[in-house]
Amino acid sequence: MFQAAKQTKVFQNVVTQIEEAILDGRLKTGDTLPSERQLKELFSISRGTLREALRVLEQKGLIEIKPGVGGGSVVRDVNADQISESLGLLIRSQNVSLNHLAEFREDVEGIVAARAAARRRKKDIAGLKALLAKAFKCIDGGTLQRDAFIEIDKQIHMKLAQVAQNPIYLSVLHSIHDNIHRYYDRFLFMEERQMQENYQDLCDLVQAVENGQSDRARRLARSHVRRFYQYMKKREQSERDT
Amino acid sequence: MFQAAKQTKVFQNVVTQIEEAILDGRLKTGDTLPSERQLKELFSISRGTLREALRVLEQKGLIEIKPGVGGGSVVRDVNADQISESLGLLIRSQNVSLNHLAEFREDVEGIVAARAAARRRKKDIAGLKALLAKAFKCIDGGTLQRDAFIEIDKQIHMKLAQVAQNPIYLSVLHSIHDNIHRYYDRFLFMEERQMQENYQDLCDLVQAVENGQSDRARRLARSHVRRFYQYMKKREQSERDT
DNA sequence: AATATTATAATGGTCTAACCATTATAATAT
DNA sequence: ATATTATAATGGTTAGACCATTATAATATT
Repeated sequence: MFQAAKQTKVFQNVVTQIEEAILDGRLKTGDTLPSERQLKELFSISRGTLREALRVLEQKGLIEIKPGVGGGSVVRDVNADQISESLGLLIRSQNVSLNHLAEFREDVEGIVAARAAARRRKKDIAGLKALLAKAFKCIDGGTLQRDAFIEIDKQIHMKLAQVAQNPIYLSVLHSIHDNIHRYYDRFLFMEERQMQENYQDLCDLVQAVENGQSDRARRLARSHVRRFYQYMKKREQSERDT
Repeated sequence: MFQAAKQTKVFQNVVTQIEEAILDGRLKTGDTLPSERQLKELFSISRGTLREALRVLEQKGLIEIKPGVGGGSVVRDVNADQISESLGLLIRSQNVSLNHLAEFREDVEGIVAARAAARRRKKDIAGLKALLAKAFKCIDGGTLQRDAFIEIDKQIHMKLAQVAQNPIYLSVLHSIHDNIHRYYDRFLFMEERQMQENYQDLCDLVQAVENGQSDRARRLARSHVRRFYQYMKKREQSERDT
């Protein structure tokens, strides 16, 4: 019913004021705030207190602080970075496991694929097929190629989220991929045969999206993600056996 | 391939050191850090710089700072609050529409219900039914009752996420509910008849979960959420006509 | 003896004033 | 015309002081 009532702290009040100004659009992306020495006068506070407020806003991802002449606090475009960071902390603090993340990803990718199939337009399909072509070039061996393949795989998934036309999915998927990368480096092992399997998965998926087959797209996306995850688990297992 | 290379700033170095100590388990939840005057000696920095570091750690959700004797910086259990806040900022700043949020919620609640049905245990069902009983008491009219009903509705959904046994869903659902509240206050209008419909929805949903009927639970959850959303849209429409 | 009240001291919160480090721009030298 | 060097504005850091809050200990009251 009620919210926790706090906010007696001066720096917190400043944070709130600037945050509201940004979210209300009174401050736009790219705008530079007045210098610290001016701001401290405007708010009638000390510079130290002001700087605590600016640090908080920076950590929230709302501003970027640059030193030197022409520097200052610049209003940022809010993106998924902070969500990724928070999710990363949650994972590192062991309150979230790889299983949790993989399960969530499977669900989300399934939904995104289904929504994308329902909303695809011609130019979307063209973009997806261009990415498939790039993926095809990576299949024939080499570690560098493998990394490139994984990167393009990611881009295809992100593109699908874009086709689904819901910015929330774009951000959520971004955060998942940012964090699952940590495990890739440790556990993912992919031979040429597996890359071919994955490539075939993606072709089928894009085809289903092109045809507007939502349910089929969902199923394909889910099994594709699951396969990726199986590789990792196998790798994790064999590493443990060593 | 490469990461951005920064970290020349003193406060950032302190943030990293303390963050690593917490994530490595050298500092555990509930531990109290040394006082600011001690820490500034340990790091050989000024108190102002130290405080900037502590503010950042606080904003990351890693510590909580309490004033007074016996106060200080206490290591927190990392939870979903920061994800919720970041997602909230994203939603507010990118002008994510109610449509986007409602669509996302429908998908997520559907998944959560399905997973909950697959993993429910006896005590979970007991908890859900207790909440249903509380909801039943709110049905017969009055604005206060309506608010209470909405609150319990939320609790039931959160409980389902808990039953689904994946903390990520708990976080995401938390974020959605935190942020959809903004729209509730403006648009949601619920008469007694509608509360009864909603109550019936919830009963059916819990029944499906108890029976382990994943698909049915998914469908019911989705239509339940959709109905909520319809109320809001109707309300928005009539407000526009005025 | 039990309870209420009042000091005490430790902690975070804030302020002032100065100096250091970085960097775009303007002035100067080549 | 180009390279170099000063200039000045900005954030980064330091030092030391005082204020506000609060758990605990000391004291007074019943």
